[in-house]
This record gives sequence, structure tokens and C-alpha cells, in this order.
Amino acid sequence: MENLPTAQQLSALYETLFVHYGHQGWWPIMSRAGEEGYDEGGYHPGIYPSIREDGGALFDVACGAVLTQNTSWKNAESALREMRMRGIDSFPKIAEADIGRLADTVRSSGYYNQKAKKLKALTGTLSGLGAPGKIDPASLRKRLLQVWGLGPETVDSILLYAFDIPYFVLDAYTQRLVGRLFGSPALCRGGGWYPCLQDLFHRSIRRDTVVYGEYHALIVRHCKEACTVRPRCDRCMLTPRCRYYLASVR
DNA sequence: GCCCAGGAGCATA
DNA sequence: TATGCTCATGGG
Repeated sequence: MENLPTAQQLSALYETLFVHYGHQGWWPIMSRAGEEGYDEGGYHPGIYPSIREDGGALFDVACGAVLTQNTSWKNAESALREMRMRGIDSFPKIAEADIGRLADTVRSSGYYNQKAKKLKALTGTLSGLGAPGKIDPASLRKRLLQVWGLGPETVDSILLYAFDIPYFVLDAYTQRLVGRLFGSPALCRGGGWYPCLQDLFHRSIRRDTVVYGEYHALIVRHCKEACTVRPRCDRCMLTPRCRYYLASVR
């Protein structure tokens, strides 16, 4: 990318977004906080297979990451609820579920035939992982990327929000926001924009899963409210230093 | 009715 | 490598 943001610019961006929007409450599933079986933090200790010793919900995060692909979280969450309602609430249950019934169960999230297939594939790999924590992060990432239906965003979401491994999650929003603020990501040469931008974030922001998780969620929030496809610059607090805005008012 | 949502696989050039 | 097509429901 010709106009790569500096580490200072990326840090400042995080601060600005956080001050403006505050904590976003992404995974674990905060909307379930206080619900039966869930604690105040949205965790579900004991019931779902868990990698993290503190009871992080791998099942919820991994399935949610697949179900929300190109779909609003609201629709994905309702599919997740339906899975629970029908007793498909663990990886073994996914493994034994009829693919047609699974597809019907996740219908509300769209692309339900594909997503049922993806959930099956994901289950096969996660079940065969062996002892959690015994596999190094890079190998785990490589392994997940080989699973049919799991691309870089979905894999990094699972690594970050379920396994607590600090990989920065990128998506179309990040590409758009960085592109508008600093210059066109299309100029990000060498191996594609994803690894290029991810490496930039990794070098710029302290490797902290809480910060990475919050930062990604904040970018999504901002791109839904202000930096939309048809940008609403009147709602944006970043305009004083935005290349796109400055060029548009010139 | 149209557009978009917390993408990814696959074919093609 | 980049682009285009496909998959599909639900809410604004």
C-alpha cells in the first residue's frame, strides 16, 4: 500500500474509536450474560467444549463465526439459538446431526446449505485437535485455514475470540476504513491485502487479545454507522484526518 | 422492491 | 492476483 498508516496513526485511531463508542461487547456472547447457565460475562462454563481454562465458549464462537459470514449478527444469533433449542449444542451433536436437519436449523442465517456443511467440516477438525494448548498458534491457524468454508476472517475470529490467540481480524470494513483514511489498500502489494494489512496491525499494535478484539469490533461499529458504502461523513469524528473526506470537500 | 449484513469457494483471464 | 458469480434469509 502506497500510503501505509504508521503505528502511531493506528494507535490513535483505536483511541479515538474507543473514546467515541466505548466497549463493544463482542464474543463471548454478551447478550447472553445473566441468562440461565451463563455468567455475567457471557461465558458458559462447563457445558460447551472449552479451550480456555476460564470457560471460554469455543462452541458459541466457532459456530457463530461461521453463521455470521456475510450475514448480520442478529440472524446468526437466532440460528445459534435455534441450534440450542433443537439440542444441537455441542460438537458431538453437530457430528451426529443429519445435514438436512442442521441446514434447516440454521436457516435464518442464510446460505444454510453451505453453512451446515461448514459446521460439519469445522466440527471434524476441532474434534480431532487433541489436547488443547498443545498445538502452536501458527500451526493451528494453518490447520483451520485448510477446513472447507473457513477463510482468513473466520479463522482469525476463532483464534482471537475463542482460543485467545492474538491475530488481528480483518474484513471488508477494515479494508474500506483504512483505504479511505490513509490511501487505497489496492496498492497493498505482495501476497494480497489481507496478510499485508494484518502484518501492519501486528507490528503497530501491542499483541493483546483484548485490544485486538475490541479494535476489530470498533471498526465494524464505525463502518456500520458512519463509514458505510455510501459514507455519512457528517456522523464521522475522523474527518479532520481522513484523506477521502479531505479530497471530497476540496 | 432494493440494499445490505461481523465471507468463502470456484471458475476464469 | 484480481474480478465475477454463487450461495439465501431477514431487517431497514
